[in-house]
Amino acid sequence: MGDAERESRILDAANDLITHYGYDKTTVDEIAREAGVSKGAVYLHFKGKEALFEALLLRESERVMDDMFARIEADPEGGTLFHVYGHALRAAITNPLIRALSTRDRRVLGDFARRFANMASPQDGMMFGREFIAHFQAAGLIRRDLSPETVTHLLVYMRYGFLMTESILPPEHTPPIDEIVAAMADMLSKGLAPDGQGDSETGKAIMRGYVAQLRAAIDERRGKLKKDE
Amino acid sequence: MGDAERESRILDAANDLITHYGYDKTTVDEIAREAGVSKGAVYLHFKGKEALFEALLLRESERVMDDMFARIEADPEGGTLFHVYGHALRAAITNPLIRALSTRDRRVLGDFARRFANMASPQDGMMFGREFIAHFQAAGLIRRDLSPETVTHLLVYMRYGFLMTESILPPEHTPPIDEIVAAMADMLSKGLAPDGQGDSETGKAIMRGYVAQLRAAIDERRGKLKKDE
DNA sequence: AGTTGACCAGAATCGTCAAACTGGTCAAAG
DNA sequence: CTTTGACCAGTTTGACGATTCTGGTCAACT
Repeated sequence: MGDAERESRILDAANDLITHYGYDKTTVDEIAREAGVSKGAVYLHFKGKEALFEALLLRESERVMDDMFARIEADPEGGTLFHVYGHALRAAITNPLIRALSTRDRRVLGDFARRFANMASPQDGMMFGREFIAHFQAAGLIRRDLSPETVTHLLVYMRYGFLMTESILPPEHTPPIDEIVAAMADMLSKGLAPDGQGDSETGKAIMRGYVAQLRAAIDERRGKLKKDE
Repeated sequence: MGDAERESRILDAANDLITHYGYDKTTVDEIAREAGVSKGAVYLHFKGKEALFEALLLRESERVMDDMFARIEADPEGGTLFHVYGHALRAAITNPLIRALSTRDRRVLGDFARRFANMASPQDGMMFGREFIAHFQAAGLIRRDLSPETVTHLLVYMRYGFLMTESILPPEHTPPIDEIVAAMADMLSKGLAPDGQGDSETGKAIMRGYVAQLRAAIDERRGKLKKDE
């Protein structure tokens, strides 16, 4: 078993246990056992429990980002902000840990919840923040008569509500995810896009730049994690 | 001091204390003192602490509803669903207790949080629920190609995010409430309204009916409260 | 008759302390 | 050189009784 594969197994185990029992109630011992290695081995790969968790968040963030990006590239109209938005939501809701992170679910994050009050995760902070929206506006993919801050707020509201669906609306009346996302994207494109919708390829180009930027941010954090070891 | 006025003072005191310290940490003794009456007097008006709180919720719900209704009637275009929606949000965010109720804020609701898992409040349950939306669709105020459930979800998402603003977005970048609500209403009207927007007066008529229905529901609950005494 | 506040039983809180557990280390085994 | 798991120090948990607090009542007072 290679080094990278073992690290990956440890992260898999941590992911399963933490999304199920929460950060606080998951012990390093359990993670090691679930991963089929000894506890010492865990400390060979990570500085400590916190660093392990952070590494896990980075990995899952990257996965969600890759997932989103793949969906965008595969979709002819994927570069429109509202398709971008839809693909981002689909990717995010699929990943339990990222969902917990985005909704600041204390049952999963435990003590870490406080840490995220200050430090926004790459996912959250950069994805639909002011700069991001301004960029899309400049490229003619969003109406320019709205301030970027306002657009950001609207998009974050919907994203938050969407990821909270299970908690706030009775599941028996919830339509399929695809139907909701489709309606959302459609509504947004009619409500926030300029006449003519803007050019999808331009949007894709922007997204490639952003994904690269996000990836760089993630790698930088990874580097810091390693250096602290 | 009349009987009704004293009851009102007790509710005022309870409102102040509970929105500030939360249900659990507010004692009947403090409520009585704040209201300038004895503890016994509180029990003359209400069966117990729970009944007092429920009465408070009913009063505040009714106030928010009245507020919303007044805004709608005063607005020439107030009958459009999206103006209705905007007025409902403005009214709701103004009232701390209703905001806490709508966001299921445990710090304020305390033990009561659980009770609302099953029993939806009139405000929440009826306001933008399936039936309500279906009604507006039938009246030609919302596109008919979307299922009422889907529309409900979209609206609830935005409402939830909007009422959570303070908790999820840094206040320094938050535009004025009016700007956000205006953008939201505009976006919704472009995205979810049929061509031609529909007739505002029709919407107002529907709203009058709904408000009457809500008021009846509130009065019924009030009656049950009194009966249990 | 209408109000009050002292009073009560049960619940929550505090303080304590021993047992169990947890993150982290490292000598020893492989 | 890599990996392990017994081990350690510090923390958390839980049981316990003492003490305070809280919702609710009711005899006494106005």
